[in-house]
Amino acid sequence: MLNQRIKIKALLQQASIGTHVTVMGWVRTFRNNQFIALNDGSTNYNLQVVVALGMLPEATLKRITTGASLKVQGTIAESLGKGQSIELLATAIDILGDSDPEKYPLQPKKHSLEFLREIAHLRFRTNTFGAVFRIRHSLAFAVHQFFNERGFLYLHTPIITASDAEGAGEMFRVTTLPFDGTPRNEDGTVNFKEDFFGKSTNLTVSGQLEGELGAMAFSEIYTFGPTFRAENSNTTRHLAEFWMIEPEMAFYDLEDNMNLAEAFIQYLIRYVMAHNSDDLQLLDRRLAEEEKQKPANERSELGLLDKLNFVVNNQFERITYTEAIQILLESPAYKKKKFKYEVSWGIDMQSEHERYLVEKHFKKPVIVTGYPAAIKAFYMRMNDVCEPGKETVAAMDILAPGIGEIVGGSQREERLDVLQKRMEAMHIPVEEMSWYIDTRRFGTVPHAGFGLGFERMVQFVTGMTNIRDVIPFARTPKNCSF
RNA sequence: UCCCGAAUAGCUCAGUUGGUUAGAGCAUCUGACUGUUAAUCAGAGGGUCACUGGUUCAAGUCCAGUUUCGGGAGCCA
Repeated sequence: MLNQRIKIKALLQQASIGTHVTVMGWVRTFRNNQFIALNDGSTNYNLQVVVALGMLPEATLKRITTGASLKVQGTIAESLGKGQSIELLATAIDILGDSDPEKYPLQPKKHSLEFLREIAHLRFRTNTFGAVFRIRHSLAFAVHQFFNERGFLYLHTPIITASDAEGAGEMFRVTTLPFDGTPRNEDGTVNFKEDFFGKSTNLTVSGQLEGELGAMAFSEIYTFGPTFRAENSNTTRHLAEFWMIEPEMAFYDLEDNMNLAEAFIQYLIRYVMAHNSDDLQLLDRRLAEEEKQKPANERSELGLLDKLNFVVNNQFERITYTEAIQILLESPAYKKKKFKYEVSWGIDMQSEHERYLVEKHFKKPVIVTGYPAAIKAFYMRMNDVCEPGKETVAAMDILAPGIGEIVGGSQREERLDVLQKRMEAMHIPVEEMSWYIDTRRFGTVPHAGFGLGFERMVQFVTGMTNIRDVIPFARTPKNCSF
């Protein structure tokens, strides 16, 4: 049995001087043939292992290299050095796995994030990515805890779907049909009756529609699973495979929806601040270093920890789309013609507009509601009181500094006739969607929900600027390594 | 997909108006030292200058195309 060891996090927190312990981990660096910095991933702090002179044969000493894995037994002692309060005086060291220093790519020095992306299978062993993925774990755990505390049911919506009705982007096809000799109909189109499911199928782009079905029985549900978009997006905030959280609540209106989303985001941040303060501090320092490299006018005003504290302690700004357009039209940026894209009521706001509202005008997260119906999805509830020609829907987007849209949601259209009219107008295949429309036929209720991009949330909390650095193995156009 | 930029040693980068044998720091190896904190000191090895083609007496350097990467835009979460 191997697992009699103490993890380094626990050791640093609670072990007392003189105790004999066993630790296991990976060598970060070996200084002076005497001091091993050992890390086991439980914390970003290393344990300093002291090797007494002459304790190990020369040949064994040479095998203690960066990346090698060790089992160390020893006695905890007060450290004579300055960098740590306690250290482990080794009495026995076993090398579990060698790491050829000529070939091991990680060195005890700074590496660029771009380089580490190419060795994503090893980057977990760095301080930065150790912190990022410990925080990612905490966020995922906090998601479940938040909803569980509120009586939400975790619903597993399908990954493979036959509906392409939502129009949330290009989809990945799922098929077992051969590339050569694809079965054809008489008119030359592909005969999907021969395919595995007997119809055309894809990977899901959203669990929302199925989520609504669950909410119509359990009152409050949430989904948390992988989502796939085959968009050719090459940006710092898009992935082809990402994780999304989609709560769906019966008997909620738009305001209830906003209150939940805001409480949710603040809860997640508070959880990480309470459970990962070491990791956050490391990332805070990392970001501060990075900011120093930038020209003064591009630097952000708040550090990472300041920003998180601010978001937790202040209410999000809530404005309507119409007010947002008004603010943009009255802004100095607009008057000086700084915007590349036109501003007028009815536009789908561009990144530059959203960034102005969030980063320049309000300097905090902003919830925008009441978007024009023409630019939003069919399932969003038509607002009852609208100026003619300016029909709006009960939609809400939460815009976060540096990230842009982090949440998109709405109150859903629960009125059967209104929904059907909207679907027809937007050329949604009503017959194929009869299972969805059934919820409005049998005991329909007002309900609402939203989607939160999990990676964007991890980006926001960790301050990582590229989304590829907050998911273990990123899937992006032309890249599916590991 | 569009715009801009980049690709030189394991990593980070320099390389002048095109001109002899392409450099530095770190890493690695050898030796020294031994309470170090990205240890230090001395020495050594290490290159298809992304790929393909072109211009030229001569290309890491200029031109074209391709690939990949980075930043921005669109789409969105």
